[in-house]
Parts: sequence; C-alpha cells; structure tokens
Amino acid sequence: MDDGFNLIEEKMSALDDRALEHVARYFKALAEPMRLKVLSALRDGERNVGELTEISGGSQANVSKHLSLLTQYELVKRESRGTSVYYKIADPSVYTLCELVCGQIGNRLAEADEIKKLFLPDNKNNSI
Amino acid sequence: MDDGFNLIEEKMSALDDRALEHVARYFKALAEPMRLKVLSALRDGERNVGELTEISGGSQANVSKHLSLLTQYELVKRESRGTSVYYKIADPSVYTLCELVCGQIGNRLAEADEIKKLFLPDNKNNSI
DNA sequence: ATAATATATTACTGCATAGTTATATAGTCA
DNA sequence: TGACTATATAACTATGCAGTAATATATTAT
Repeated sequence: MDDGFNLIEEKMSALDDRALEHVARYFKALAEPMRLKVLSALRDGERNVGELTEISGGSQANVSKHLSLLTQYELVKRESRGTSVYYKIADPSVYTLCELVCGQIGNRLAEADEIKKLFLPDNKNNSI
Repeated sequence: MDDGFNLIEEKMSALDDRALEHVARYFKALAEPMRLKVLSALRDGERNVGELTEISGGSQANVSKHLSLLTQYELVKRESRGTSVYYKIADPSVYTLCELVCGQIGNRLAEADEIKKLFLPDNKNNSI
C-alpha cells in the first residue's frame, strides 16, 4: 500500500502539471480547422492578412483573431510592412506534426491522404 | 483577378474541410492535460481505470470520460478483463507527437524538458 | 439472490472560445 | 489635414466541453 503510493507519487512528481498544460496548449493551437487552414496556407511562405482571409474563406476579423492566437503561441511570426502585416511559420516542424497526424488518421480514413500533401514539401505543380 | 481566384479555388479544393476537421479533432484529443497524463501513464503498458484514476489524481468519472473520448478517437484500445477494464495505447506514434511538441516548447521553456522524458522510451530507473 | 467492487453514464454547472458585427487603430497617399 | 486601406479589437452570442455528484451497469464472490 505504502509502496504503491510512493510509486504513484513519483509518477506525479514527474508529471509537472504546469508543463503538461503548456503541451496541451500547444496542441490546442492546432486543434482548429481554420488555424490549420491558415498554417497550411503559410507552408509556401509568408502571407498577409488579406491573402490569408481570402484563402481561408473566413472573415477578416476571425482570421485576425486566429493569427493573434497563433502569434501568442509562437507558431507564426508577425511582421508589419507598410500597411500590411505579413505572417510566416515560426517553426516548420509544425508540419511534421500535421503529417504524423494525417498518417495516423490515414490508416482509417482515405480522405486524410489529400490534406497530407498540404503539409508536405512543395508539390512542384503549383500552377495546377 | 480571375487567375487569382482560380489559384485560391485550387487551394480550397485541396483543403477538404471535412478532412481538416478530422486532423483538428485528433489534435483536440491531445489538447487536454488530463488526457496527456493518462497517455503518459500508458507509456509503459496497459493500465486499468482504477490505476489510471489513482495515477492521474482525477476522479473516476472524469478519467472514465476521458478514456471514452480517447477510445472514440482510437488513441487507446479498450479491453475488458474480469471486473476491470484495461486500456493501452493504440498507436505509439502519439508519443512522437508529444516529443515533438515538448521539443518545440523546450526551446523557450526549461520545464518542458522534464515531461519530455515521460514520452520517451523506458527510463530504466523505474524503481527510483 | 445479495453484497461488493469496477466502470460507465447522466444531468448539471461553469468556463473557454469560435464566429459575427461594429468600431478602433495605424499606415499611406492626396 | 483628411480620405482610404489594412489590420486589430471589443462586445456579444452560441456552442462545446471539463469537472462533479449521483446513479446505472456489469462482473465476481458469498
């Protein structure tokens, strides 16, 4: 009984709750279709808010809010240039995450294969 | 203008919304500290609900609900044995995801390093 | 059958947040 | 300066969901 509790306590000490919350928060940033859409649009390079709004099909206000959140979580970087604001990926390894998830889902879902391409390196046939 | 719209439309066609929602849903499953705790507890092998409840420090009902969700999303597998129900990881690549995120956060947060170990292969010093 | 234990589920509360509309801020150009 | 454009923010609504308390279901043992 006592030993059992000690073992548990060790586990708990390792599981620093504050750190776990950070990890969860990061996943949460990726847990929104619209944000994934924005991130996918940034795969080929920077885009300003207007472009992202058009590409995503969302409202300007909504896209701006999502970009604000992504900036807070340091998934994207913000650069104001002239009257526009350009965003770009802060760390490309975010696409590795997306690919992994697509791969996992792809095991049970055929449709996931299509979006997997979105997070993979350049298609080469950007014109088509 | 027309060409611009076509380019956008191509992007949109590629971004199958339904598929994006699946990816988002998967990330959402990982976007909860308690669920991460449970997944981390399952790293060394299967556990029943009672053990997971004790390890996580949550209530039985809450842990059960999280396990139900993780089962739905096929992150864990459920096996009823006797009066207990045992859960185990459905696909170990979930830990790759966690490690990646810990790595990204670790770049800005020292505390993330500790939990990174939780998602890495056996510590060997399980007794300590 | 009854009791005891393990797990799941229901009904509920409170909080976080996605999306909208309207407005504010900031940069550019006349 | 004032008009114009791009982006951000505020106030609001609606929805989802984490957590709790109580109850239901199911398995085992007596």
